[in-house]
Order: sequence, then structure tokens, then C-alpha cells
Amino acid sequence: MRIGELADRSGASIRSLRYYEEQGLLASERSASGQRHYAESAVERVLFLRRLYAAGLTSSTIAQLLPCAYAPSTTTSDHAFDVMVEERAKLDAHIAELLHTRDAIDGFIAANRAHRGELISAQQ
Amino acid sequence: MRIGELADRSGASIRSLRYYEEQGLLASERSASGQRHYAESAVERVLFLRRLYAAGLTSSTIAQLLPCAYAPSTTTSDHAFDVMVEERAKLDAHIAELLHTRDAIDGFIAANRAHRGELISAQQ
DNA sequence: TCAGGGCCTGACACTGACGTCAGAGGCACG
DNA sequence: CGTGCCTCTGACGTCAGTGTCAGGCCCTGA
Repeated sequence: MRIGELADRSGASIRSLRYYEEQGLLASERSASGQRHYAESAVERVLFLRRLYAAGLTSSTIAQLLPCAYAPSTTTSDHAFDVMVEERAKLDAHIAELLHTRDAIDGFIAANRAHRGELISAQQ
Repeated sequence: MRIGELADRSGASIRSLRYYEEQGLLASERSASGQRHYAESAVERVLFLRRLYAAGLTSSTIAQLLPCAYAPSTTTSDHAFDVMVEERAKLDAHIAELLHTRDAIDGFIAANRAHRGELISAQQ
């Protein structure tokens, strides 16, 4: 498929797809005229890339761990494996932080609901 | 306390503290000469601000929901309350995404460990 | 009273993942 | 064969939070 279709199906913009390629995260076959062509599997790959971006990973970090994700058979992926384990740990810490933040917000929401409840009671 | 101490105790840079003030997120008393002075409570407030930033909230979003967090008694905080509830929902969705991503990474890690196990077995 | 560190404002630099525009060629369809 | 949509490269713009620098005032201790 061409880049427009991949964009539609993955939810990424055409600009983003070209950027991912520039960063070495997404390969493409080129037609004689230079147009990019992608296999079906590219859709899922882009979705995974977007997931990693959403998790706060940077392009270069993703580039480092990708070999681990897509070529577990290579012996050269020691670094990729280490990076992936490290990022998993960071992600875990980040999730814990977010849970804590969510609890804090829940506290404020509860306090407000209580106050609103009082207001409503007072009005009645 | 002055800005330098607040920076030390909150972990935020002096630059950031001034920026938070500029965005209406952090008030300060000014001395006659114009220097900022903060109460003890500012430390905790800055920590909360940093937590919200880390959760991906933007300055203006934080500014919108802060009244709800620090003045639940005002009747004017309807909008703040709505924003806070909305952000809590987004945060929840984000956490779910991250958990999903973590699972995906765990899958890759497991696949790699398995392969490494095979390698080690083959070497023995 | 001088030194040195903290603080002030204002402004420009930077980073990263894009948006967007310009100018040009590719490709299918009527 | 031309029209219209898709794609190409290259380059500059954007946004948000922050770093950093300049030029100058504040304030405490020797």
C-alpha cells in the first residue's frame, strides 16, 4: 500500500510516517518513481510505534529497542534487550506515578462532591 | 522562603517556578525590593504541579482545574470541577494504554528470554 | 565598605514530534 | 491527453517547558 493508505489505517499522519522512516523506525520499499510502498504488517508496526511514543519514549530510544522487538533471533541485540528492559522499568515507575496522581485528583473530586452535597442540602 | 530554597526543596528549577507563576499556577508574596517569598505550603503545591505536568497536563489545563483543588468552597468552580473530572478520565485512559504497552513489551522480553534460553541450552 | 552570592526582568536558544508550504513529478480515469 | 489527486524532497514554522545569558539590583558578612 502507499503512504496515504497507511496513514489512514494507522491513524498517523503522512508527515509522521516519513518522520518515522527518517528516524529509522519504519522501512519502505520504493517504486521506480520513488514512491513508498508498505506491506500489510506496516499497519501494526506503526500502531506499536505510536504506542511507544504515547508512553513517552523518544525516537532514538525506540530505535534502540526495535531490534529486540522484531529480530529476537539476532545475537547482536544485547543492547536492544537491555534498553527494552530498562524502558519497561521506567514505564512501570511512570504508571505508578500516574496512579498516585489519579488518587490525588480523586481526593480533590471527592472533596468537591462533598462540598457540593452540602450546598445542595443547604439549599433544600 | 525565597525562590532558591523552594527550588531546592521542590526539585523544580528556579526558571520553572517563575514560569509557573507566569502561568498563574503559583502565587508569591513580593518583598519591597521585588523578591519572591513563599509559604511552607508552596513546596507541596509545586510537587503537585510537577505531578500534573508529569501526567501530561498542560499549563492552561492545570490553571483551569486548580481552583477546584485549592478552593472547593467557591461556587465559581463549576468549570474547574468539570475540567478535573475530564482530566481524571483522560488520565485513566492513558494509564490503560500504558498498561497495554507494558504488556506488549513484556511479550517481547519474554520472547527474547526464551530465545536466549535456547541459545544457552545450545551452547551447553 | 567592599565582595560575593542570590534575585530580578527580558529575551533568545533549544528540543522533539510534528504541521505546513512550495515546487515538481506520478498515476488513474474519463 | 488533460484533469485531479497522490506523492516526493526540502525547508521553515510551531508549541511547551525549560536552559541560559545579559545587565542590574539586593543583602549579608568580613
